[in-house]
Amino acid sequence: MTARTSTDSARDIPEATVARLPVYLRALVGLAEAGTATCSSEELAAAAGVNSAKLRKDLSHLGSYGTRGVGYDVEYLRYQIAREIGVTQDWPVVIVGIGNLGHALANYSGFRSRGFRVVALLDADPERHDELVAGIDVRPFDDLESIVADQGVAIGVIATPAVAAQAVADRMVAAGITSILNFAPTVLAVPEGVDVRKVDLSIELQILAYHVQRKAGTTLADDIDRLDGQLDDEEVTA
Amino acid sequence: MTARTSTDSARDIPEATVARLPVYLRALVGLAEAGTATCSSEELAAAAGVNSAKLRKDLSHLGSYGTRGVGYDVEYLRYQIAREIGVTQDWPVVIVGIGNLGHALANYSGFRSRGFRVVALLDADPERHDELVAGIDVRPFDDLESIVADQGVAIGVIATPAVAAQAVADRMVAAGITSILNFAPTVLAVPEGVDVRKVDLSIELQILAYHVQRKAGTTLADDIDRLDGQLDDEEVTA
DNA sequence: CCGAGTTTGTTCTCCCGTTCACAAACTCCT
DNA sequence: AGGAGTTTGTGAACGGGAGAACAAACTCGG
Repeated sequence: MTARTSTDSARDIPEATVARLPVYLRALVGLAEAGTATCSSEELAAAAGVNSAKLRKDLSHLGSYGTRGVGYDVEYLRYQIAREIGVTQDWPVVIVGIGNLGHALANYSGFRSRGFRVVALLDADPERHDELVAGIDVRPFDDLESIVADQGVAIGVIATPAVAAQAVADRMVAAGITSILNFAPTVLAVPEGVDVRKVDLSIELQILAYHVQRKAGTTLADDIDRLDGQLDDEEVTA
Repeated sequence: MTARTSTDSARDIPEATVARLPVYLRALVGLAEAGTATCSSEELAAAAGVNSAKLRKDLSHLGSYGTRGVGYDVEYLRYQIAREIGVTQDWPVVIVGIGNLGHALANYSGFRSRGFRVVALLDADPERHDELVAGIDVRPFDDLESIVADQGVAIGVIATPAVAAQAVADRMVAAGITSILNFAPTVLAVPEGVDVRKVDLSIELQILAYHVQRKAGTTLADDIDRLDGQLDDEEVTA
């Protein structure tokens, strides 16, 4: 085992690996609940839906937590990954925009069980204030700064309509939030050092649609579209 | 301009490009609504939040739709991208699992305006049947096969709890659905040729948490965790 | 018509991530 | 103790995508 100082734990883990660590963590929790004490890279990889070589290389970035000829101790590895991600204790999170999606997010039990605690629900609309959602009452958006400061919030979730998203992000950043999960269908501009992850439902569907179209081959509708396209083309370039 | 036959339009567009086309499409819609008739790759790239060289390379995979020295015609390019993705006409979509998230998805207006039409909401729980959500009544999950067959549905959305997701996916595939958008926190096993895209809220937050932890540097809590880790380590490997 | 300015499409190079393949290290059985 | 069987961790080859840089192609003013 390599001794780890407080500095070398900060060495760079590839972004692609970081994105998969939560998947491994969830697979390990599943194995632990099923009563499995030990697992091979092959088993864990199958549970996580990835290649076993990739899994081993990913884990090797964290350290040498397996035993050759044996495999990985499920509980031990689970803890090490949780520690590396930083979800051994809960992160406070604020959700802004309590529409349909905001409701769903507030009620999502997976947050609490996976390292996050929703400390506040905010909405600009006074109609929604003091409404109780998932046991938390909705407060004015203007309370953002005080909540962030009091609770040490670093992560914010934007579930507002697209037009409001940039303004919300600006206020979040000014209040001290450094990481944003954005559900609004907009590209957010944020200063250097602020992380934004975007979840866009329509885009996911559109990517699927492209592949459906590809798999289906050329359909009649496509042919008509293509003809239209060529006509347009001529009009424009002629 | 290269002439396009019906076969060469099926040539391979890199996956990374496919994932960005919907972003460009949305940016173009925004520009069109703002009354812009023409835009340069630099302007469009800024609106989409990407590098202009990357944008030009992406668009070059579709064909030569710009004019050197001028830029791109907004409406024309918008149509070409929509056609390439396949969202010039609406795709029928079924949503399974009408809990909090299912409600939010059913009510999401962005689907309709971006090439998708929710044709059915399904839930296994009889308590929910005939409830009206977003103007569509919730039907039994067992109606899946007939709906898929009647409406020619190729895309399914899974918004059920994790335990039900695999069974739902299996039924979807058997019914003829070839593309699945999965919101349940599970790895789905599907046959070759079926596309699955996964949206996992906890995982997105955990990725953010990792970066917050990195940015914050080593905290006291981390040190305690690390000590714990080393103790565990000794226990296990001793 | 011609030259200066602008913008696209493409080539080239570099880097990150994936996968293969194997040595190192461990267990178990004889 | 020793050899056969397993499984991890990693070096090396490979493929794809990102970005820089430039030639080709267009506009516009004189």
